[in-house]
Amino acid sequence: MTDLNKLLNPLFLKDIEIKKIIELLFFSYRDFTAGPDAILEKINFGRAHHRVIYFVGKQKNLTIKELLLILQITKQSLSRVLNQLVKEKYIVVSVGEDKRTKKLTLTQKGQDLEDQLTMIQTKRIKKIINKFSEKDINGFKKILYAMIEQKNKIKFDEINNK
Amino acid sequence: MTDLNKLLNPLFLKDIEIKKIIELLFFSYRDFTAGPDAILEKINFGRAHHRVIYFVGKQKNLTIKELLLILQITKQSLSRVLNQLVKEKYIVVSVGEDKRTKKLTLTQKGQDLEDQLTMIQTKRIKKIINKFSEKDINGFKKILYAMIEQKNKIKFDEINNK
DNA sequence: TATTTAGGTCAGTCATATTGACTTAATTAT
DNA sequence: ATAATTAAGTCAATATGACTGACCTAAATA
Repeated sequence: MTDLNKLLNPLFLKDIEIKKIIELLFFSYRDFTAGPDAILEKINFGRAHHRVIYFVGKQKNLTIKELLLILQITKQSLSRVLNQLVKEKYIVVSVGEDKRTKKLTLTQKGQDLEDQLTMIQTKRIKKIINKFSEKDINGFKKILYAMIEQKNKIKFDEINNK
Repeated sequence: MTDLNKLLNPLFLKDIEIKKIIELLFFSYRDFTAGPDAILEKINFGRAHHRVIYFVGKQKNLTIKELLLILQITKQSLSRVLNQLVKEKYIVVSVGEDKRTKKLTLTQKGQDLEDQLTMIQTKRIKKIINKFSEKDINGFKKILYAMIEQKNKIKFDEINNK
């Protein structure tokens, strides 16, 4: 296919538009995650710690299994991160009603860090989103949701009590 | 602040909505990047290789420096990935007009892989996006673009000839 | 009682990224 | 013409986040 034909072909133009979306996702997600990194670095934590703190903060009495299902990592991967968070008193572990399970809860220290980290992203998103109409925001959210795999949509709905 | 007060406070409700957006970004981006991984794994490449192939494919005669500016990684990090891609003949390197610089180009093998990887994401996004109205898609793209840091917006515009 | 489930652990490996120090060759500025 | 800057590369050490595989314990369930 020649360059001219490419430009005249409506399907090709669509591909260019899709490629732009791929890049938009790449650049925007990178900048979205960049925020909390500075704070995390100071206390020798990484993004994995942030994610654990985030979901433990979100769901009271989250079990290890539930957390693994959300994060979709192995328990060996979670182990190191979680142990650090427990050792440094950001998270406390208690035994569940089913005594095989463990319940994870943020300490005040953990909650403070969670607030601090999430606030950076919240502030940033708020600032951006307030510039747009309800319709734009709706399109944004609807399409993001549609981009989630079915099984993970269920997970998302679950943790948002839908 | 009590739970009841939280629910009655319009600012708090907004924070819940923002948190949902944070999660939407997390889940959707994860599923968005998951696609090409299976193919990459078979040939012992990772996401970093995909990114290099993507941007080298996008911009003819890209230099090392330009690539580093887009990817925002160190040259030591790029080095390993790029050397593998050159050694396995996905990318060819030639000397630029400024003889200090090097120009990167995809070989046919590289182009084939790029097509294959990008097609997975393109197909997926197309399938999703076709279900939505122009207005929704517009909101989606506008807000994603707004989420990019100013300096990276310039980068995005540059590689999209704006 | 046997099986499954939740959680943990030890060991080894890989991919991606970092910082720091240093080199070479080419271009540009003084 | 010399000095400074730039583009690219390299060596070494380190961190982080992830993986597989094998194995264990204790509790709940079939």
